[in-house]
Amino acid sequence: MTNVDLARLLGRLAALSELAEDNPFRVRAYRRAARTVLELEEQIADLLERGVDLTELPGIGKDIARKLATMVESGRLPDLDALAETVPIGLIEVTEVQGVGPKRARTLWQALGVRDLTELQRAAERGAVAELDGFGAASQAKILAGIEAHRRHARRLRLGDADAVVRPLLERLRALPGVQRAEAAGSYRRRRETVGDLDLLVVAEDGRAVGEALAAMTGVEEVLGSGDTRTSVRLQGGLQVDLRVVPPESFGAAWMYFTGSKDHNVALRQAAVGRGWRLNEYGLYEGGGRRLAGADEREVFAALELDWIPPELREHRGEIEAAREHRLPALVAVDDIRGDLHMHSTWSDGKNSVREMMEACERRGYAYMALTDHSQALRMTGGLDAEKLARQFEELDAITAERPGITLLRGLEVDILKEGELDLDDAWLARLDIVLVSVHSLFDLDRDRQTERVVRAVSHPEVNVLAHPTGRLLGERDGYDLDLDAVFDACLANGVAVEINAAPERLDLNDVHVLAARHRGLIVSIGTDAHRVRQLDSMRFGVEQARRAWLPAEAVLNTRPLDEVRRFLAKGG
DNA sequence: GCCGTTTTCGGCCCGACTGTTTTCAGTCG
Repeated sequence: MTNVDLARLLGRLAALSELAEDNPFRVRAYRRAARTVLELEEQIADLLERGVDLTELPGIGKDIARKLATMVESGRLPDLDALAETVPIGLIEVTEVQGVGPKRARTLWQALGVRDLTELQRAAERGAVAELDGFGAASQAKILAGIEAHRRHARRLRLGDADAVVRPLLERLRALPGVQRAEAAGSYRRRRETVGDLDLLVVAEDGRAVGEALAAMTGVEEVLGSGDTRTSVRLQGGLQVDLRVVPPESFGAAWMYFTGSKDHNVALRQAAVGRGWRLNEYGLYEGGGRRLAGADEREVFAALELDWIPPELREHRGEIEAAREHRLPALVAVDDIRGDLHMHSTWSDGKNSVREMMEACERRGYAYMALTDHSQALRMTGGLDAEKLARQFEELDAITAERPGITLLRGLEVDILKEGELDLDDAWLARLDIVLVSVHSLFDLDRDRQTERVVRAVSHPEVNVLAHPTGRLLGERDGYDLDLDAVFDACLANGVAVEINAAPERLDLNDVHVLAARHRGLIVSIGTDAHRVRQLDSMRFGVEQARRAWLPAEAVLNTRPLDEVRRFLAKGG
């Protein structure tokens, strides 16, 4: 069982326990443990094999450690199976409907016999829900709409897609009369790879007016609720937007509060409580009620004797301790990037010529770039064989002479073939300045064979970067089954960098994997995999994920000057 | 169920909105 599987089972145990009206603090403990497991760099199964004591992990005590061991051994969680005998497992999805929590789900089950989403829908459609105590016609209608929404919009939005929504929305809010400031918060501000809903924060006197203005904007499909300080709407396409309006003196505290993460906030509050203070979205207050800070984030952090924490780090992964001890890393920034090491041109499946790509990179202020078209195995992309590569080299000779402002590294994204062989002969590999390798076929090999295949590929002496190492496509396809630890070890042993593929549909490696790679001492290369000029701008998505993994600039290959990059590519360190 | 230079027992974050209620529980973030 992978950590994802283990976390899912613990989450279900939490949900069912809650429905069974178990001790709420136990429920919370299960949820916390699930989160710990999900965010762990190493697999629980591996830790157990090495004899590591799981109770060392935050939120995991003797009981949950035992449950984890059982799950790894047997693939089952007996407590969950036992609970499922008494509470229908389908009630979990009932609680996922907007406006239905554990209490109401339990009522629906006990009074109407509702056991899953479909039965809830039937009960609501025949009017039975409205008859229940504590429910009414409005609740019933809301539940029906909620079921519909749940079915349509269960998926989270990719960060790149969210950007396209957020920017114009913020501009329109800023243009409203009385709006002094409008910012995005939530997971969007923390730059998580996907966004479940959108939190916007506005400074204005008249909150109701701003909320009404939002509700009236084009693109708003439904108003979910509105009040003096809060308005929630659902946009066409399904994204839920929660708008909060605060006075200026509370802006910093509110921005922190609504940026989260939830666990980060809880830890911050506890830091305040430890001093006998109180922290909420309006400010930081002394026991007597005197306000200590609130208008500005830095002021609130400072009052708690903490350095300001970049939003990407606010995931309760040790950032508060680091901020207290002044050892937060100086995170890599887009401006640190000196070149893009993964892109395509019309020589394979790119849409722009080499010349256009070079001009575009020069405009972005890069000192160097790597042209990495596909190799021949990818027929549909027009991948290059040795003969075509020879012709490309001739063109590159001419073009590079024209553009002395930027250095073009001659590269190829070489396909990893069935048994880990490379899709280009050694003589030609040696002539390339940079060799990326990646998997584009046989995604379904079993874990051992897939791992062996990739390990063999990165062990070839001419290989420099493992591109999109897991092959996942966000919201579409899981990565191939791979023992990443073994792959990382092989990369480290062979002087190979691992890529953060910055294409917003990939973001591969993800933040957690990068953290693991970095702790091993691996070098990370952030590449856009651009197939057209515009996609070169995806670099920032890759940088953001690197920041979420605590990376400083020096951990990223393409922040280095060209001579150092060349030395790395020559495997000289 | 977890956790502890405040504690090994007794805590565990907190405010807004909704719909139903006629004073508040449930839900959400």
